Amino acid sequence: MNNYYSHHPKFYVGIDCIIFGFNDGELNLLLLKRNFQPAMGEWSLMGGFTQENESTDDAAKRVLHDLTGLDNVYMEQVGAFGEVSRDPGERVVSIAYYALINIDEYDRKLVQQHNAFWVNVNELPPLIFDHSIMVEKARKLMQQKASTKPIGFNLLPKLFTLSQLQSLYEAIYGEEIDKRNFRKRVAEMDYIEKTEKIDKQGSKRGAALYQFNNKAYRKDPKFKL
Amino acid sequence: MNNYYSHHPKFYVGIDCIIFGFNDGELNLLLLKRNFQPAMGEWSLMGGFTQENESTDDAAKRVLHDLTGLDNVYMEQVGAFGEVSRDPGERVVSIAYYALINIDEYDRKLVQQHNAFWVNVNELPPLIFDHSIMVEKARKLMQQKASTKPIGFNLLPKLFTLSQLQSLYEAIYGEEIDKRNFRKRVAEMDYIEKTEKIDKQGSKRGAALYQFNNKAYRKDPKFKL
DNA sequence: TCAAAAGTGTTAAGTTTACACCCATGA
DNA sequence: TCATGGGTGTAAACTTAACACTTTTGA
Repeated sequence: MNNYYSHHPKFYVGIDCIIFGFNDGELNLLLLKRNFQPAMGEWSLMGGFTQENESTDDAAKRVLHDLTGLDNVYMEQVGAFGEVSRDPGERVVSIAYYALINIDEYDRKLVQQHNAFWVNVNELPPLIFDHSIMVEKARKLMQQKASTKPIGFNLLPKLFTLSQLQSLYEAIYGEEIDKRNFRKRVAEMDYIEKTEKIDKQGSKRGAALYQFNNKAYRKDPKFKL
Repeated sequence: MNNYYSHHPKFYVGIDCIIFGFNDGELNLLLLKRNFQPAMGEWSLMGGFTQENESTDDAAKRVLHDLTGLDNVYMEQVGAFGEVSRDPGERVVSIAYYALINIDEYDRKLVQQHNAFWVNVNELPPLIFDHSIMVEKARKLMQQKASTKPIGFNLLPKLFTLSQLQSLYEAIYGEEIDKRNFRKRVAEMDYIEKTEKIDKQGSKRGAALYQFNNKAYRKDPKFKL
């Protein structure tokens, strides 16, 4: 074993997760009201530390799994946060990831144990350390990605109505979308497939349920949604 | 001092720099033909390690300065690279940054000492570890950024001709641009200012020299270039 | 019967693309 | 005088944005 690097210092490599969920027309984040030290009682992202035997991507998956019980979740790295005193207790270089989860599927017991709550992205409390900066960067990145890749479907159930899809994108972009223009665009995307099923919850009349067909998408040279 | 984290492992936090330069219509990277261990003799990015007293952003600036002698350079973080065996010798979590430098201004002696060379981005040799992946990600990110923010000017001298500007963007996007459409767009951007000066190097006739006015830009609600 | 969400096309405005010739100059 | 890069405008194609009414049905 060489030791070319041994005169350099080592650091904790933290992981912080910005967990997006969508419910009732609102984009939410899953945040901890910390019932542990440090910064007990304050709001923060779910976090953890990279271990010897795992990549940082795997660490992020583990941290997400520990809170939600979920695997195979869509995650993207937001970036590394390396200010010297970002964590006032110890030097920690943290890597932030965002995750898009289907709000129907997570493990509610685990979330309760961690004292975690869904909070509307437009009504976030102050967060510890640089977590608010991480959230801002994650939102921009996710918004950007959602405008060119079909990642939004990760936030919806397998079957969804066009109204749900529209209100999701309105929440992501933070602006209203014209219903007819929206539906016209969706109609051109043959990887968004109308099913025979009808949703009766959302309205008296009932709305057609659609599904995202990932195979059909991959062949498509265009993007958007 | 608390020790909430003390049961977690620590890691080297590496820094790797993707250094872009533009010369004679070509987009180039400044790469090391390594004259030191590990991986002596192979090609790599310029790198270093985060120290106790510096943020990762500062470490990146230092690493860039050590090679080029330059300060106040445009840099952006590309992301963290945390695969367990990405460096086969030791566990290193590395953070990649890209930099845009004016190819006229760097310190040639320092570059020579480091055995570094400008290599066309389209003719890159194999690089050590995951450096080729870093480069790919940096190129995409830079291209993306260049399409919405006026970062390209960092790669040009203060005064430049429209032909230079066009060939720069052709190199960044990897595709040809129509001359008349390009100039029409530039004419609409009042933060790209025509000067009285004339360049006589590039052509017999001479071409008007332009400059980027950053103050004019900041007021402008539009973007592009 | 009425409130509430579902569903449906057309036109105008704006943006993007394609395209060809004359100009000035140094060699 | 001619080869080289500098400089210039218009029309067609395409994309985006604006806009209002009818349908269904459960309460």
